Amino acid sequence: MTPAAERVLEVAGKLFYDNGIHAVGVEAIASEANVTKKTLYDRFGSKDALIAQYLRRRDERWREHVVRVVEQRTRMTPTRRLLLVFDALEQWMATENPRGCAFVNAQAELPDAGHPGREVIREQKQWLLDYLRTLAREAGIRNSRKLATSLLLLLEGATVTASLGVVPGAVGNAKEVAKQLIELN
Amino acid sequence: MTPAAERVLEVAGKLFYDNGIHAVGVEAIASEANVTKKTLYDRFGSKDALIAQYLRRRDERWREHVVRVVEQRTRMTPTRRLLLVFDALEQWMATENPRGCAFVNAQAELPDAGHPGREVIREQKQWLLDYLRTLAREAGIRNSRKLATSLLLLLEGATVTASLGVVPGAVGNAKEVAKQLIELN
DNA sequence: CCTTGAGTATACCGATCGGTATAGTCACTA
DNA sequence: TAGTGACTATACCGATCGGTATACTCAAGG
Repeated sequence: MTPAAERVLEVAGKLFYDNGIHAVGVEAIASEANVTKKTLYDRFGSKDALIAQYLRRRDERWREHVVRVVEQRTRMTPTRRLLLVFDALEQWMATENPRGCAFVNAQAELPDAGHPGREVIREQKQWLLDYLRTLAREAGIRNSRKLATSLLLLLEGATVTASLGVVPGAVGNAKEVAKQLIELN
Repeated sequence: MTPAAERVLEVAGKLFYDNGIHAVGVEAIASEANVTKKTLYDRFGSKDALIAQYLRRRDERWREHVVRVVEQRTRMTPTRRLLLVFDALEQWMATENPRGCAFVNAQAELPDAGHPGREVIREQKQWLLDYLRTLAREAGIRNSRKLATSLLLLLEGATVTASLGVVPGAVGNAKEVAKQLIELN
């Protein structure tokens, strides 16, 4: 990844997330990144490929964030570490995600199932589901598959409602519900 | 609402939802509705106003659908009627909502808080939250506010994950969790 | 030394964007 | 019968869209 490409990807990440994908032209991205359009196309090939890269990069940062928050507290009980995912989301929402899940937003703008970005979206959600299940298993949950799914529903629901401003303490609320679900097990 | 305007709104509803708002031009809408661009602008004034109307119309249909499903079974216990909202969503997803919540998708494309469509989005979510709370009260839930919020999280989470294809039986799963939450009360 | 890759600057392409202007048709109604 | 509102047809506007072409500079490396 060349320095110019790095700048392009960083700028694209900000503009795409803040304004929506279709609303941002490649001209604006190149200009903001102090790069010519030619360089942008030499590095990324097309806007669609750039979109996919944007999503991939964001997914990487999200995974690192979650894993960092959870893996940091190894002395906690596995059950509490499972709930840490909600704390990770709360931090993420405040700093990087005020406009909701970038992948859900991208899905709204990419109806074509063949778009290169769609695979990244699928992978992002699948990873989170798998991660939740792993944590659930470590916490001794009997039906880890079902609980992980339920937690995913809560996380996604909290993200949406929080970004819409309907439910102020959405993530905290979701965490409480999650705690109850785990105690039921 | 003139016949031409009606056609425009119907076509806009389909194209906006299926393809995303920014991806659809007024030219395409007018053409598909067998209407000239002039007529479209005479009736709606601007694309932004048309977007707001599209959302308003869809909100109306959604509310009618939910109320119809719930209000139909007056002989059910209030608790079971509360859970009927999940059945209403499941039907809605299968027939009208395969690409997820139109309002969440619109929010992704309308970052400007002053856009006329944004108010419609807020109203749609607020209505559902209020409706859930009313049903919860009728079901004798002690903290109806909190339960309604939790149910909203589950509904929104189920909508998102179902449309993304990550969790096949998302709405059914959400309903099960909802049932558990109600029983805890 | 000379090639290669990364970069700049600029101009261009056809297509489409949201929106407007002009002129005319038709049916209903005061 | 004269006017009004809904509509069609068509042409146009400046701006922007994603993407390409040409010509050039410059630093690094075999």
